[in-house]
Order: sequence, then structure tokens, then C-alpha cells
Amino acid sequence: MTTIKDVAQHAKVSPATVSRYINNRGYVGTDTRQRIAKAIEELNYVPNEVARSLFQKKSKLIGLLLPDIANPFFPLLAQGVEDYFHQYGYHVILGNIQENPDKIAAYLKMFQQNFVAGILSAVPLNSDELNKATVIVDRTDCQSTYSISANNQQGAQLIVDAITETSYENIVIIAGPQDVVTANTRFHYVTRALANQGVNYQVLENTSYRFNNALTTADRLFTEFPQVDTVIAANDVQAIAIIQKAHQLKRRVPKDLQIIGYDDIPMSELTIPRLTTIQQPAFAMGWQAADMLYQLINEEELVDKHRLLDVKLITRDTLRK
Amino acid sequence: MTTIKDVAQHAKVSPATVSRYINNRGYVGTDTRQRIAKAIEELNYVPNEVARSLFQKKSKLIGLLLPDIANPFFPLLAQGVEDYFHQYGYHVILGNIQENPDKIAAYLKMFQQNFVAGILSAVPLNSDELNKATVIVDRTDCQSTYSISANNQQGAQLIVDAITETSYENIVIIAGPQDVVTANTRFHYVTRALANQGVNYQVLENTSYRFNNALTTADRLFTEFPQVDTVIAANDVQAIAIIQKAHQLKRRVPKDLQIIGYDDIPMSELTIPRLTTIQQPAFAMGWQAADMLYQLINEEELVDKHRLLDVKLITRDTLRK
DNA sequence: CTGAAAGCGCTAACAA
DNA sequence: TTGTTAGCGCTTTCAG
Repeated sequence: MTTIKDVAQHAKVSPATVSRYINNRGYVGTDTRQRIAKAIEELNYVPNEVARSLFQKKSKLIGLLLPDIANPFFPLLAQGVEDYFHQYGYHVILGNIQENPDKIAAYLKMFQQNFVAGILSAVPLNSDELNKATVIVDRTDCQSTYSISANNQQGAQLIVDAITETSYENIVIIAGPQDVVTANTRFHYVTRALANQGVNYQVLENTSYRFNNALTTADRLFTEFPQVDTVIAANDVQAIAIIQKAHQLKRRVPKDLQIIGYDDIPMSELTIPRLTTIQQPAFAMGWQAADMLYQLINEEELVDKHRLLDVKLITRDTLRK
Repeated sequence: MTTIKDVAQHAKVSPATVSRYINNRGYVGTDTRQRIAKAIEELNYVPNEVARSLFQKKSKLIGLLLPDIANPFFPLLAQGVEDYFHQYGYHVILGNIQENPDKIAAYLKMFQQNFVAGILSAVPLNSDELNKATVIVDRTDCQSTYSISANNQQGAQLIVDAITETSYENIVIIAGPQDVVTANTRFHYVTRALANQGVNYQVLENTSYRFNNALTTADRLFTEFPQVDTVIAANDVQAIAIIQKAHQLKRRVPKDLQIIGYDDIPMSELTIPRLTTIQQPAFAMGWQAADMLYQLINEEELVDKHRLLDVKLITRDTLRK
């Protein structure tokens, strides 16, 4: 391993000068510059990030907390984060929480131990553990910290508008997990908007966003609400599972049963029929959150503590005309 | 930030003793132990991983390279890796290559700069850059390094066996991207097995595993091979796109067109009809690779440089009886 | 414009 | 069983 000392010797200067050169700080003579550049080149020197981090008490690492990486929404978000930070030489430590609260604390501790520059979390965090630059993405209760979210109220309204333009008799809303803020928000606004218009609905509670849960919930839907002709699903995976069950039960979609999803995961374009859904900009959310965090890290002026991203209705083929 | 020195003072011992205590190395008197424990507790001390890494020239970080995190196969693999390492206090730096070769070099350099303990890569790596413990997973050319892969030959055989049990006239094989080793291997063995049995087939080349590519390839399939009645898809996403296109063109699956996929991504259970496919144990591959890397890091005896995981046929509803 | 020196927090000889 | 010392590779005063 070649160190800054080796480079210094090779270039016949002191380590301090090399350091200044590398970090573009302070004066370095033009000829010295060249000697150093040459030495670095020849010795194939790369600065030791760990030593740097130790001194600065700050690394070029970002902690990313995801509820469940197997949920197709989050890889997209992660991609946005990674893409953004890569251009600035920051890198991402991945924490997959998987509904295991112990892991949150473990990761937070580890982030601290490794001097991460900042934390990006799609998992709700208590605000008492915010000794670091932190941006909450997606699952925010909003006020406490910096955050990015998609506009769930708007999404709810879009759903209700889309549904009320159709004919419907028996609406069933699949409520997402209680402990997921976004699911609750959506549920709240959907029910409110529906009530405002005097529309009746029933509710099927769901406890998890996990994949295997989707099919059992789909089963429950048809046994508990045999009359259902309209489903407002908690997310796309859930909606897709219902489409399939409906098909098995010979209910035609959307003729006998219409469905609207949420997320617009890549798969929702490939179902039969293609899923009408609300698009959340997962990649953009990750990107925006990264951008916000980057500004936080560099102590730039932040115009807004919260950014709210628009969602939009993607009209495909699972709603009746 | 409380340091080991603070703890030492508080417990009236030297930093060295505290270090010995923390790392369970060398002798520490019973009463000293307790004083130290108490001090750590009271001061809420957590060891500084960066300082540790600097000294050891080795961190508790693992570099993970993925070709494309949006491809549903890889989040599962990543989950296996993360799950495994979390139990040993190692953590994962995520590198999403996204078909951008420059990123590979950038990440490799960065892994070195951060003293990662080891590298896990689902992206093929030149063996000249192996100054670190490295395990290649999935996309291996095999011989050079340590590796985990699913048995692509077995998968190919399973496909051919399944197909030849059905009735078929016009088989089209969708070849995966040329530069993906596993795709080539499968293609090689499928074509060979087919040829061995004197079965004819045609080939549709595909250049990418990306999502948006799947639909255009599905289009090409039906325009270039209007007679096709059997498709061997390169992966599940591709297969699902074809199922949808077939439906739009009023070709019944599997009656008019039968399809077999590859991967068994979670979605493949939710298609209509449900996709028959070859299951690759994505999570297990990640887990096993992590296990292998862990042994490599700890210089344990490795019985096998390569582990080959079985795949299996998941019979669902897209093949004719 | 450049160098010497000190120190980030930790661990491993080596002495005591 | 414990403490002293030195040093991992880097950066930053502060002198020159």
C-alpha cells in the first residue's frame, strides 16, 4: 500500500504539501504540482479514505434504511439514491429492516460508529436519534425532520375521482398495514373523500406489504366480500394478486370487478389486463431525498424542510369506463 | 464523542486494558472487567469503527456489486447477503452497476480505499483486480475465483425435458444478453439438448435484461416468428411480457402458445396463467455467497472453491399438458 | 509557497 | 494482570 508519505518522498516534498495538492486547499507551486501529479501517477497512489474519515470524523458513506428490499418499490428508490450520490463520490450502506425493529437500532449505532455523512431512511425514525444529517423518505409523519414524500392526499383524491367516474356498487378498500404512515394517510383521505360524496364502502384490513401476504388477502377479499365489484388496493402487488384471484374465480376484470392499484411498479404494465394505478415516482423520491441530504451534509441553505412530490393517475385497463 | 480514553479514565485503567476488554483478548482481571463494563455503560461508549479499521487495515464492510437492482432477481440476492452478514456485524456497501462499466472500476477502487473486508459481485470481474477476498455470484465464468452459481446446465435440461413432454411445432428460444455468462450457458445447453433430441428451434436475440426491453422483444417475437407456439424465455420478466402480448394478440396461453420462464421471481406466481418456470434460489445464492466470503475473510479452510446450487422446475400453468 | 509536528481513536508489542 | 509507547495514514495549524 502506498501512502501519502511515499508520494511525498518520491516528489521530494512533504506529506503536507501532497495533502494540499490532493484536496485542492492552500497554495501549491506549479512545478511542485507537476512533480506530485507524476509521483501519484507512478506510484499508483489512492488516498486512504479510512484515515481521512478518522481525522475528519466524517466519511463519504451514506446510511440507507429500507423497510423491505424485496418490495419492488424500494429497489427503485435505492437506485435513485445510489445514482445521485455516486456522482459526488458518496456511497451507500444498505440496511434492510425487514420488519425487524431491532435492526433499526443496530444500524443507527453502526452508522454512528462508521461516521456516515448522513442517513436516508424509508423507515420511520424517532427524532431523538438525530445526531446526524437525516432525511426521511416516503414514510414520514412529516413535521419532525427533513423529508421527501409523495403526495398521498393527492393520490387518494385521484383514486376517488377515478372510481366515482365509473359505475360501482360495492367498494372494498384494502387498508395497508397500520404501522405504515403512508398507508394510513391514503386510507384516511380516500375514506374521507368517499364519505364526502356520500359513497359507501367496506374495508379489508391488511397487516403487511409482504409478497406472500398479498395472495391470502386476495382470498379473504372474495370470501369476506363476495359482492365486491370495486377494489381500491393498498399497492400494486396487492392489486395484481387480486386480479389473479378474480380470474381464477371467473370474475372478469374490469367488467365484474374493477381494481385500482398504487405505486406503478414496473410489473403493473405487464398484467392482464394492464393495471390502472397511481404512480409514485420512486426513483425521483430517492433522487430528491439524496439531493436534500447532500445539501444538508454540505450545510447549504435549504429552502424547504419537506418536499412533496406529485403522483399521477396511470389509466390502463382495470377500471370500467 | 466518548473515546476509549474517557472510558479508561472513568474506570481508572489504561486504554490498553479497555481495548483488551472490548476485544476479549488477553487477560483482564475480574474486578477490572466490572469497572470497565460500568464505565462503558455510564458513558454510553461505542467503539469507533473507523479508528479500528485504520489500525487493522480492514473494516467490517462488504462491497456488493449488482448488475441492476431493478431486476427483481437481485434484491432477493442482496437480501440473502445482508441477512447473512448482519448476524456477524458486517455491513454491505451497495454498488449498482446498471450496465455502466466505469462504475465497476470506481467501486473497486472505493472498496479498496475503504478497506472493505471482502467483495461480493454479481458482475463479472477481471481476476487481476483481486487483491481482496472476493466471491463471484451468479455471473461466473467459474474457474478463476471463488464462486456461487445456480446450475445452469441443470436448468437447461429441466427446460428441455419439460418442453419435450409437451406437443410443440415451432420453438423459439429467447437468448439473453450476449455478455451475461449465465444466459449464454443456458442457451448453449438448451440448444445442445434440443439438437441432441433432433428438435428444431429458432432463436430471437435479446440484448438486455432491462424491463422496458422485455415488451419490445415480445413484439419482435410475434412479428418475426408469427408461427411460434412454444417460447423458452431468457427470464421471467421476459416471459411475463410475452404472456401479455400473446393475450393482446388473442393467442391463448398455453393452448396456442406455451411459455417457460427462468428465475421464479415473486411475480411469476401472480400472472395469468401462472408462469411455469425454473426456480433459481436467489436468496440462497446470496446467503451462500456470503457464507463463502465470510470463511474467506476469516481464512477458514474452504472445502470447495465453487458451489453449485440446484435449480428446480416449478410447474404451473403456461405449458401444455 | 512549503515543512515540522501534533493528533484523530484505536491496538499490539513489550515491559513492568 | 496491567500500563507505556508507538504508530496506522491523513490533515491542519503554525512557523518559516
